[in-house]
This record gives sequence, structure tokens and C-alpha cells, in this order.
Amino acid sequence: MRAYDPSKYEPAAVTVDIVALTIREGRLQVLLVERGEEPYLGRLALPGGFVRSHRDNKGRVRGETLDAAAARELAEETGLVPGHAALTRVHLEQLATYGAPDRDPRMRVFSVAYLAFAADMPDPVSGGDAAGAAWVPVERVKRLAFDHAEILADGLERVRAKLEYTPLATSFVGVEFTISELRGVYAAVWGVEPHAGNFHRKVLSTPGFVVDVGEVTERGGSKGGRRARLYRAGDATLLHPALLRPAAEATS
Amino acid sequence: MRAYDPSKYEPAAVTVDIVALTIREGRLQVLLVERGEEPYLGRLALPGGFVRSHRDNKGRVRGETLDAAAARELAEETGLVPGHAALTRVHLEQLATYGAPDRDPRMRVFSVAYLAFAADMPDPVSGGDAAGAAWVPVERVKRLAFDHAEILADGLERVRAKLEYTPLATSFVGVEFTISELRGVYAAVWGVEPHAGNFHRKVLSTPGFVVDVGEVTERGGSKGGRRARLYRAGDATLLHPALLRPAAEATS
DNA sequence: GCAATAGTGTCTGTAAGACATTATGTT
DNA sequence: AACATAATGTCTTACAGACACTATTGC
Repeated sequence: MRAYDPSKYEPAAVTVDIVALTIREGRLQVLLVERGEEPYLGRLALPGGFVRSHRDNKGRVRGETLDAAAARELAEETGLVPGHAALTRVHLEQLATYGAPDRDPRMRVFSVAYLAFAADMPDPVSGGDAAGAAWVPVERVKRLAFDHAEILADGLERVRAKLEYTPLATSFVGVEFTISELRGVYAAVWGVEPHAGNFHRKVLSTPGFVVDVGEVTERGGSKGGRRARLYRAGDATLLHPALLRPAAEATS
Repeated sequence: MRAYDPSKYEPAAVTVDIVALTIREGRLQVLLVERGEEPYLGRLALPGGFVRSHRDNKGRVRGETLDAAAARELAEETGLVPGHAALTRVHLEQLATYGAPDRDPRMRVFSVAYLAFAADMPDPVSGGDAAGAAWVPVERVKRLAFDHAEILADGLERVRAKLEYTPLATSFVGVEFTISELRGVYAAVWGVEPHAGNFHRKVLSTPGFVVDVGEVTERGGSKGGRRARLYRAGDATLLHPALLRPAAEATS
């Protein structure tokens, strides 16, 4: 059980894979990279890589935390340097760990999957590792490498659920946003448009969800319409009462 | 990024650690083992061990899944053989993965934590690995080895939350149970006693939560009282509407 | 009989969903 | 003016929580 003798065991690798989500053109999109080697050469995959660790001069184990590895990979694949403005507002959370013995034919690989939510992520810049990286609408995603389709599915379910009881949606919009923009997040993630009037009242009546900035947008809609008030994210970590999605899984 | 060269990396070990919970004497209890070696010699810890993998004759990677490793460890530490009646009804789910570089002084160890919920778990039997294993009320747990206190805390929060929106509580009672017994689960896990009358009506009005067996208990309470109707777990996987805990985190 | 436990009925406040209406902007 | 979008108001239904009450059992 806790008798450590690593030599008895097949060496294992630990990676982080990122389900990075953003909303572009009103659609939920995921960051994918094209693989440049076997196996699954040319296939799309979630960005990811090894968790780094080593021993220092005195033989002590050193290395990065899982959270740090995920943040680093996300920065590398998007081509943004860590600390870039667009990266500081990214919400990162651990999703789950996948370790089926045959998930990678070369060796035993355990992948700790992370979820990343961000607003306004730019197109991945070339250079660095972001060779074939691109944002892809989730409904367009076809066959992925390894078990990444399963990881993505789990990630999507997690996001959809978390929108209900956390203010996570504010991670998908800018620092200042309108209620309509926030509603657009729910529409893109859930695939159903919440009722505008009820959504408006609901958001404002949930304590700590949003705070009024006291200003309005520069202009109304392109085809007319009143100018919308601006809000920032509030300090709540949980929504109470929750904002339940319609229909779905009422009976499941 | 996806360039595999394990030799460049410090070897890593992957373990599973189990937060096994049961209810005894009306209190939530967790399975702990006493460590028999350094570090943390003599300290209590969550049961766990290595995930096994090897290569077969043809050089292919073989091994157990994470779920299988968790089930195996649970069986070993409780002294129950896999397939034992008490083990077949155990609910096992992955909790999270912990990989701080200094969490184990000897080498880089990633621990995939699992949650296990069970009813009527016997005292761990001697022999096998269950040397110093015992059930301990969660409020009595003191200093644990490694980062196991954090893992336990995360596990407890997960259980408390899942009781709200899943029929998980039925995993803590026998195949047939009374509404009062079910209420006892909520009381033990949440630390607050739900209102008996409202709880009763609520459980019965939530579709798929429980199904009426059509019988009643052999006797009433030891100090008198009506005989209670018996129920089995229903087929719902999610409770709708949810059974929210009182007070807690209304504002947090 | 009394006390204890199981189970039901009633009332009130809150909130969700449907829908209508007002307010303010663009073309 | 016509239309679009933002924001608010009204109504109905569902449900949680408080509490009272009935039903059934052991002592």
C-alpha cells in the first residue's frame, strides 16, 4: 500500500490537458491543437503537456503545481505570455483525471484535465507551441485524439452545471458588461435563450451576482434600441437562489 | 508540449487515496489508517496506494484503471474481498487530484483522490493491509499525514453538496430504509436536523428519489411510535427540485 | 393512560415562468 | 414613423419552511 518502491512499477507520466472555452460570435468555442506526431498525427486534440518536476542540488523534489502547469500550458498554446492582460482574468479549475491504461499506446499517461474560461481570447499567435492551435465551435468538433472527446464532454457538462449555481458566466464577458451580454453567455453555453425579461430581473435580484457601474453603453444596438446599463461581477461565489436551466434533466 | 521524452523528467508516482465515508451511531465517519513508516510514521492517513501498471510480453502497456485501483484499495483496507456484499453497494467517485511538488518528501507523487460512500461498513478486519485501519467520526479527526486534511475537507464539502441535488443519501442506508433513516443521513452529513414533517413530504414528492416497498418496519421505535413504511432507492440520478440545506452559504 | 415516532394538512412568503407594458435608443 | 432593444410590472403556479394536527405504536 504505502510501501514506496517505484522501481517495481512501470514509469508513469502525468500531463495536464486544458479544456479552454470562450465565446466568440455568440458561440461556445474550444481551443484545439493539431497534433504534429504519432499517434493521432494530424488529429485535433486538447492542448496540454507534461507537468514539470526535477530535483535540486540537494536532491529535493522541485517542480510546478498542477494549477501552475495548467496556466503555463494555456499561456503557451494561446501564445500569450503569462501575465498578459487577457490571461489574468482567466478562470482555471481542475476538471478530473483520466488514466485508462490504454489511453496512450506508448506509455502509462495520467492526464489531469483543467477547465479554463475566458473572455475575448485572441486567435492563438504563431510561434511558441501554438502551431496549429485554433478556436473551434464546440458543436463542430469531430473526432479528437486520445480520450479527449470524453474530456471535452465532461468539461462541457461541468460548465453548464456551474452556470446554474455560480457567477461563472461573468468570466466569459469583459470587466464591464450588460445584462444582455451575460444572457448571451447562458444562451451560448446552454443552447437555449433565457427569457430576456425574467433573466434581467433574476440577475439583479440575486445578491452579489453583479454590481451596477452607474454608466450605460456608448450606443444602443446597431439596429436601434435603448442603451444598456453596465455592470461588473459581484463578490458572490455562489448564486442563491440558483439560476436553473430550463427543461433539461428535469426527470433524468 | 506533446513531445514525449520521459527521460527528461523526474519519475512520478501516481496513487489513489480514498475518502471512505459511512454513518455509524448517527455520525459521519471516515476510514483512516495508521502509517507504519516514515514519513509521518504513526500519523493517521487516508487509505491509498499505487495505481498498478506494467508491460505485457509484447511490450504493451497494461494496468488497472483509476476506478479499479480505488475499488481495490478500498477492499484491501477494509479487509473485504472485492465482490463482498457490503462492497457491491459502495458508491465510488473521483474527487480531485493533488500534486503539489512537496506533498511527499521522497518523490513526486500525484494522488487521485476518490470518495466512497457506503452503508453498514463493518470494522476493518485484520490481516491484509488493514493493520491500523479504523472508522473515525469526522469531527474527531486531528492532524493527518501529507495533505490528507485538505483532501478530506474537499471530500466532505463534495458530499454535503451532492446530497442536495442527487439521491446519494440512499448510498448511506441499506437496501430498504425508512424516511427517518434517510433523514438521519442528512442530519449526520449536514450537521443539522431537517424538519421531520417537511422532509417527509419533500422526499416523497421528488420524482424518482424513493419507491414504496409496500411494507413497514417490524416494530416501532424502542420507546414507542408508529411503524415506518419502507422504501428503496428510486431511479433518479438527479433530484428535481433539489433538497437545499438550510442556512449555510446563503450569502457566502 | 402517556410518550414517542410516523405521516398529513394548512398557511405564508419567495421565487420562477409567462406575458404585457413602458422607456429609450437607431434607422 | 417604424422598429429594436432595455428595463419594469403583473399574474399564476410551485414550493420551502413553519406549524398544527392526526395515526399508530411501545411502555
